[in-house]
Amino acid sequence: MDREKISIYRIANEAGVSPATVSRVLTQNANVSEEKKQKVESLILKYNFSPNAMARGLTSSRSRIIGVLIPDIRNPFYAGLAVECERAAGERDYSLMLSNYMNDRKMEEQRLYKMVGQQIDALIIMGGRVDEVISNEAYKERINQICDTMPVVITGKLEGSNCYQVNLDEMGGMDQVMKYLSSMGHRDICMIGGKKDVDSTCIKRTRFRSILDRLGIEFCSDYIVETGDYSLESGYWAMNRMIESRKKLPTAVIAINDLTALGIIQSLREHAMGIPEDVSVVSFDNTFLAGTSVPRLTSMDYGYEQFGNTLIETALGVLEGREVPKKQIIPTELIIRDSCQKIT
Amino acid sequence: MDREKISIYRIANEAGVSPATVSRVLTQNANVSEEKKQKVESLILKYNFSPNAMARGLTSSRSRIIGVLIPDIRNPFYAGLAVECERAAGERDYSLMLSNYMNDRKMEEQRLYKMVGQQIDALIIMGGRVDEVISNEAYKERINQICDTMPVVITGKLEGSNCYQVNLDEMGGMDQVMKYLSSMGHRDICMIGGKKDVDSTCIKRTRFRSILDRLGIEFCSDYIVETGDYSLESGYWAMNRMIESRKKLPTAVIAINDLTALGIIQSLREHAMGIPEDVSVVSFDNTFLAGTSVPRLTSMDYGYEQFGNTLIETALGVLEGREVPKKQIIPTELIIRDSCQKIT
DNA sequence: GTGAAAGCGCTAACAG
DNA sequence: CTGTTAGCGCTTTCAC
Repeated sequence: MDREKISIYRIANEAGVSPATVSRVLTQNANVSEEKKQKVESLILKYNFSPNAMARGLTSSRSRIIGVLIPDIRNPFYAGLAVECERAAGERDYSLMLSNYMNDRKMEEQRLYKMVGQQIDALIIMGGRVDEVISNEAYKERINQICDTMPVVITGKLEGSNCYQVNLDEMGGMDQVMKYLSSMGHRDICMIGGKKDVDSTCIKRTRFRSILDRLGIEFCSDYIVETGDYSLESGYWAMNRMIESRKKLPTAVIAINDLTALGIIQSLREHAMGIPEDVSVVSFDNTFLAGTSVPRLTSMDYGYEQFGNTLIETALGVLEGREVPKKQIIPTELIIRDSCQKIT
Repeated sequence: MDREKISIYRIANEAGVSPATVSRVLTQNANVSEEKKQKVESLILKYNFSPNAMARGLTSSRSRIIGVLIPDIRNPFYAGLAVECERAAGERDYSLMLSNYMNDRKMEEQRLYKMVGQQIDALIIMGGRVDEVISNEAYKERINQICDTMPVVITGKLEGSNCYQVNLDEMGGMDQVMKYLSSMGHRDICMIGGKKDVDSTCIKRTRFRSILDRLGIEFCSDYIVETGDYSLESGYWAMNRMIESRKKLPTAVIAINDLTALGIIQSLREHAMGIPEDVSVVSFDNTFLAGTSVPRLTSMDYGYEQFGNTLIETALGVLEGREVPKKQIIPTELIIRDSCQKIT
């Protein structure tokens, strides 16, 4: 555990050159005679030497690492998105440092500062506090301080902050869902899942109501079911409650995400209801789950590749001083599978 | 992007104390008078100062970060395990730095060195090259060099390396599966999925064959289907091929993991076969998918909490100089759900 | 081209 | 208790 650490000094010594020269061949941004270069490189290979990133970072060069703060990596939505970011970053020779905060506020901030201290070059924050309907002022202040130091890209809003936003087109998505559903004759539509102070959810719900309005369907508060989270279980229990309490079930259910949809389907099935014969189900996210469930889920796709690219491009764009729009929108597309049916 | 950086010097200056004193209140491992402490802390709060981890790491103190190398975070097995590690680490005030290498050899090593350079305190490597049947000598050498620097814990083997191993009880798991299946009268059992040079897969297969032997069932090479990976698609295509080519289908299928099992089920269903009426399916990993598929999957659980704990405990144990076993085994438990049936 | 030397921000002796 | 003083390993002027 404590063999003599090798440093550029050791290498320099053995190669009979100065540490500066070793540094030069390492960074490749200065000319070194071919002869010395060879010698140094062979030593580097021999010891499998990799320069201490801490020391490097200290001299305030770049770490070529982008930090990504993720609410819950077990959610296929985030896992998939993280992988797309990884790919996009890799193409530009950047690595990602993933940090999971388990949807916990305290942990979120703790991880955030840990990463910031780690000398990441840019920060991407997914979900969480940057996606709250009412932005916390003190939190915003703290984030803005970080914005002074490095590019911060968020998938939510955070009113009045200096972050760059890359948002999903929630409204457009809801429009497509409702258009699809109503084209099939559904008028008794309900929305299940989510937390009311999450901005993306709030937008969906508001849009949902206004479309209902436009369609001349009277809004009934039972149409929107707040579950407080985005899990499979929450969908399951919400649907159970609905079946057990309501006289008339909706003909279509919009799930806040695939996970919740799976729970809804499970509940429906246990109550001997057919999907889509008795109830149609649509959801958001189009994770791999949507294609593998029974029936396969009609779900809203987000163009993850573009999403990942945009997130990374934005971060690096700001970093490199390019002009980058403060807010960008990722389009959505409804992927139609087998979970919806025309009203007969 | 470049407001004057605050450092302990700035804080020290404004507080009228020395940088060392600021450092002392930061690290909390020396006594400071209440008065100065107050002053410093208020400044820290005011500037929302967080010490530069690079500089800290340079002084060779600990970063309290454990690096985790993951093959594919989209696989719920790894996502779940990562979260358990995160929890275990959090309890000891450590953070995780997750790095995904997309099952790519080159990326795996690149990420590895990136993390090592990042001054992580310990390294956990999941799957990948440390889980190859035939360990690559050069790779082993390089890993051993890292072992000299920090604790390295792996979930595979890597013959002759100085890594600490935490392995799943593959053999015990296979025993349970086969005992269960044969107790239900199955004798025509097939194993689908995986890659032959992955050690954990190899162990399962070998055990499978030897149990077949013991049960007096003649081994036929069709009983083991190599797909080369662990994806849903691979299970789907393998089952398709089997159905379309074989006269007699096995009565039971063992899938290498839940994902592959889902693919198998999908194929079976498309061919109008009932599960478990026509074919029983068992799998390994018991991810959340097992509980939500239709039918719900009987799957091998690994005690993820214990797995995560052991991984972290081992890393920190070595780090703190405690005596730690070189190799530990995580027990398995078959979770029985609805995907298997007695032979009638 | 190349070496010497000055930091980067922090911690850890070492004196007081 | 607290300030002073060395570094940690690397990059980067600045001379030569």
